[in-house]
Amino acid sequence: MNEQVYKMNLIETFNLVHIFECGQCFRWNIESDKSYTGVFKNNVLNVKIDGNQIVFKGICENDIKETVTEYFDLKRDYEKIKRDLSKIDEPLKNSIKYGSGIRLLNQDLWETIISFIISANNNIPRIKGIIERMSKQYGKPINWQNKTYYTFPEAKELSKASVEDLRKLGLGFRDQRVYETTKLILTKQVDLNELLKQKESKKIKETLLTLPGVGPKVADCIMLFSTLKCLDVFPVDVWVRRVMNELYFKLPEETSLKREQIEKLAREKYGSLAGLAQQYLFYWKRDA
DNA sequence: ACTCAGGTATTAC
DNA sequence: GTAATACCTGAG
Repeated sequence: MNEQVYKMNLIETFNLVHIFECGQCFRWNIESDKSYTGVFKNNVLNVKIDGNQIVFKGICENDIKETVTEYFDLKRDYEKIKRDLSKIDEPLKNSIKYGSGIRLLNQDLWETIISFIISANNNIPRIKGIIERMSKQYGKPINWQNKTYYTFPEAKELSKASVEDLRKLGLGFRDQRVYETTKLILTKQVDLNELLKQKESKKIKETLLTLPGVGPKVADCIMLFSTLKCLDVFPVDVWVRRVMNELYFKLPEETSLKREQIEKLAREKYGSLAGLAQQYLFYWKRDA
């Protein structure tokens, strides 16, 4: 496959650091020139800000313009979203200013499921390492600019790994969960294509929760960061718990509120855009 | 040696 | 139902 290039004018809501370091993805890495290179589907792409242009370059299975338009969620009006959310309150407004270039990627559903099962009680460097080793072992190679990259393995490819194989890759106690979930998806006991047709986020979540290793937080991340794009979910992790605690409950540090209380407040306050609000707050607080 | 990291599953009141 | 507890791993 040949290299393709696509350039577009830089827009306000597009910042590489904000997009790739906000915790939604694990396979994008910064280069010495501040550009980022990553693998998604059967594509290897480098994204670089060059003056007032965004330059997408790499090996792309289909038309690069269409591919990045979909993947980087370029058709959604983030300026309007930011305007609407900024009206809600001052802290949210500040967090939006801080993460002004965030966009939610449309990532492959299967890859997102496995990645976030691995993320449980884990840290980012280790999560990234595990996913790289998995891809190298079970994915397909793509060569570009004298380097070999590896696609994230499809369910069929990953199903070749035994629980023991997964443990060797460093999955730890998540090995069994990934193994079982892979089987359920491969045999279509959980049909991802059907799930993508489903409209109600409540039903989608119900189905995701049947997968081993998928609890409420991981389910929300999958719904927000994959092509499911349920913008109304509000993943509650340790950082968001902290931020909400401080901003709205004014309780002493590290007081544990129930997930339900936080979700309820988020629904009431942020409504159908709760997921975006979560990202701005998360990115703001975690960096602070 | 010991704590911690984008939680979940299991077991105990 | 709601509250503790165990759980791989490796970096600090």
